[in-house]
Amino acid sequence: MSHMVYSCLMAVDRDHVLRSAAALLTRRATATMDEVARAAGISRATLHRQFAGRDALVRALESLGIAECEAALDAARLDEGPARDAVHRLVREIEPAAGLLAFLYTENQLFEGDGQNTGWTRIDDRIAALFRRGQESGEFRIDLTPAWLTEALYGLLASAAWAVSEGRVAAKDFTRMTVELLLGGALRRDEPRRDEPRHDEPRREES
Amino acid sequence: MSHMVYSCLMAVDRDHVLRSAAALLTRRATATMDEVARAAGISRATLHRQFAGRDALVRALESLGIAECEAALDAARLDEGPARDAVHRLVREIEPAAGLLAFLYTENQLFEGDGQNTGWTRIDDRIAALFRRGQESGEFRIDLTPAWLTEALYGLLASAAWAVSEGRVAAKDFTRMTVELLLGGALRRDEPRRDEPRHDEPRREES
DNA sequence: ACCATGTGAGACATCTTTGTCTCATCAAAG
DNA sequence: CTTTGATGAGACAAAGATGTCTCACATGGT
Repeated sequence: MSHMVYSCLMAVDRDHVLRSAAALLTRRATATMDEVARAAGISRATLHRQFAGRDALVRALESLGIAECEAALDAARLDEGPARDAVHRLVREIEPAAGLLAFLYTENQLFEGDGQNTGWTRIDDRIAALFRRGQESGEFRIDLTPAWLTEALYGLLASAAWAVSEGRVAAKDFTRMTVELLLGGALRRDEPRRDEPRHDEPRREES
Repeated sequence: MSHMVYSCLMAVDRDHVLRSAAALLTRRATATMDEVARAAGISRATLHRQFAGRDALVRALESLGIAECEAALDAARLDEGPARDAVHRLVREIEPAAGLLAFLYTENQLFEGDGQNTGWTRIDDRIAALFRRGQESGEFRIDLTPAWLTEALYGLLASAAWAVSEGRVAAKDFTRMTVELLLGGALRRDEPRRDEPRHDEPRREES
């Protein structure tokens, strides 16, 4: 009967170790297995018992990132409502995983092998499809390709995660900053009149 | 005297080695000194004669990146004309260095030491000042902080460099894609012709 | 022809990280 | 209490990267 307890504890520990490793490797991508172990509060031996090696750890992190991305994509219901709202939901859902994404995004080593590649392309396709839907519905401009918008979303997520971790941006502004820049850009949308208290919200014409 | 020829050739070789190293390390940040040497067409011994070690090489790359950034900032004349045009000039000037920037951006190892830090903060300040100027002139929206706009510019440059190197975006579209997204965002700016009434755009009174 | 200098090739020791091992300890289930 | 199993600590060798060295070769100036 200890098997149930065993596997349960293992799963919890495994997840905790993965989270800790993600948090550490996001900051220092070259961290040692020993550092990863200490960051997770376990010994290097136990770390090795759960993940055969550094390669397996990174692969597991990649799987975790893919799973969280897909979960965020599902939770965001990209097919419902206006595309811009779907983008907003997507960024909000994916925010907790942004740090991990940023790490995996720079771990170009993964793209040499072919293993997990299909997982990412599936995610890419779903996001690109969202942008394409927005273009076809007339919400998004058509002179920026869905592939570029997808790439830009990744870049902005990574930048935002980095900026938050560095304290340059408040954590509570993560979603708003990312979505507003991705969708609206830096330019003001109304005529540069006086310094009217223009805020981020698209207001109805208040003549 | 041979001294002139000597120093001249050394400088040329040094620059060539740095460019090659930047191009390689952009793709694989963990490349070996031996790989760097082969990529530059020289032997590991010669590489080590020019750069005392990997640390010195990365430091030199950081100096090169700072120098190219500052050169781009100067060439872009950020103080002249509309801020949006200045942003366009900046991206165009900085494009050749985007790959190197992307590498240095992820080399968080550099930020642990304090050495070159002032160089980057100077660059950050100049770019942030540009965005602030655009906000004060009414061109840019004020609900996105200059610090975040600066960070987003870095992220988009890195994303664009990566997307180009992966073939997902045409190299000739680099500047346009980056600037258009950073300034204009993904949303359409004109009023909705067909389709149902828009809910997203802050439109001017559609007569 | 002679020498100087940069270069490539390779040997070598060193250091770090990794992967595997053993052993003592501790907690929980029986 | 006993037993089972996970854990931590540490030793150990293997692998890889780095830094340093020597030596042979080529080039270019004297």
